[in-house]
Amino acid sequence: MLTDRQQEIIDTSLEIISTIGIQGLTIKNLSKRIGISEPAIYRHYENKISILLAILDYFKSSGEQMFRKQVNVDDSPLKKIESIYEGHFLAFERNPSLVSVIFSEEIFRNEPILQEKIAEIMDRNSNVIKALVAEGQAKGEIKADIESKYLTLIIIGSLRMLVKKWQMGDKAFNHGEEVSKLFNTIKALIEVK
Amino acid sequence: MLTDRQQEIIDTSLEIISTIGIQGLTIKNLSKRIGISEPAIYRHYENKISILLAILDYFKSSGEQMFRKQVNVDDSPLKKIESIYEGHFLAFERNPSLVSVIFSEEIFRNEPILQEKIAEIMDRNSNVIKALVAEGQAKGEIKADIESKYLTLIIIGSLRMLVKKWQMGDKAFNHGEEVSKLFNTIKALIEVK
DNA sequence: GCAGAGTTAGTGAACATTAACTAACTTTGT
DNA sequence: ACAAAGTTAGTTAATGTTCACTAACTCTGC
Repeated sequence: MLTDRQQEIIDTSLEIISTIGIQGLTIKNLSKRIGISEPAIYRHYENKISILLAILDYFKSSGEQMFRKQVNVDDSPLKKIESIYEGHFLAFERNPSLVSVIFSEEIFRNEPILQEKIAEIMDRNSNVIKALVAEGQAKGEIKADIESKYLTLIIIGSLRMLVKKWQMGDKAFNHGEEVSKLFNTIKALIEVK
Repeated sequence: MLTDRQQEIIDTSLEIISTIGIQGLTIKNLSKRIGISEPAIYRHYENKISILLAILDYFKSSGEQMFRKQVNVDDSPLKKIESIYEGHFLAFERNPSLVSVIFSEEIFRNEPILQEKIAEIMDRNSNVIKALVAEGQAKGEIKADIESKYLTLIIIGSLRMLVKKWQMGDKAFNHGEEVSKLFNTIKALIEVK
């Protein structure tokens, strides 16, 4: 578990990331915003990588929680995918820093530990969707003449693209509407009518 | 036009980016690899941002060239989209640094000029695809009951996702096959049969 | 009285960039 | 034709800033 201060460090880090980007996440900025000195940070985390790792862990567990919540109800697979779509987007809306983290993979390139953790998170997300797609196909709800692998790619890729557009400051962007329209498009394409 | 040395700086930059990531693109690394001193770089580019801008320009014009080549032939819109798909992927294969550049947007966040250029490139790509989708719909080749905007999002998003997976070192990745399979999946979904 | 959480003051490394200068060309005025 | 003036492309040395991180000390609550 995290101490109060550790949690504060993570929260503040996410705040910084969402406002000025992951580049702005320096120990100096972090300590300034919290209101303590730079070395004080090191009383709570060994080094900066530990902080980034904790951020990714937070990211991972909040995603897991959402999956658990949505996947257990006994909706149809397609409905579950829709819930995950909306759930993810809601999470991004509540915590825009998550978006920055998602697209910051390049920055973690020189740190194998971080890169591995990101790959792990992406893999797990991908597998959950893939399993749902396969289930939907088995139940005759989703077109079965198409490899689940590529359908999964399309589903995740388009969500990422939408988030990217949002992040890039596309004005006239009604979040809820865009998400549901995109999902409806996908649904219309892959559903067995 | 670029002088020989300027071109060499861009080429070497791309080389660095593709091997150790955009983080490794420092004036020191650059000059070392070229075999001149650090200050000598500044005889050819005013500052680092100018270099990055030149890289994006290279990126932009090479994309434009590809579009021109593919869009002028009198194939069907769907076939044109396929060519663009394959053309892009081929370009990435030949020059892996382009992939790194694509996903390095977060790094340019603090530089509005660079960010703007990236938005510009993405916008143009998006508009080309969107026009082709609309044309395909008008000709009754692509399902018309779906907004071209979202189809475009799906097409671009899934290509990006495939590239991302490739970049992340997904082993057992047969490039040509993966691209054509993904495109065939998309085609099967959106085509009017 | 001591451990946990803070402080001040500092370190070394990396970074982009500048200063001052030089050698080797090219241009230009007479 | 040729010397003065200017340009190009490089050098070494240094600057100023930012960064993550550390040593050594102090405060405070149990």
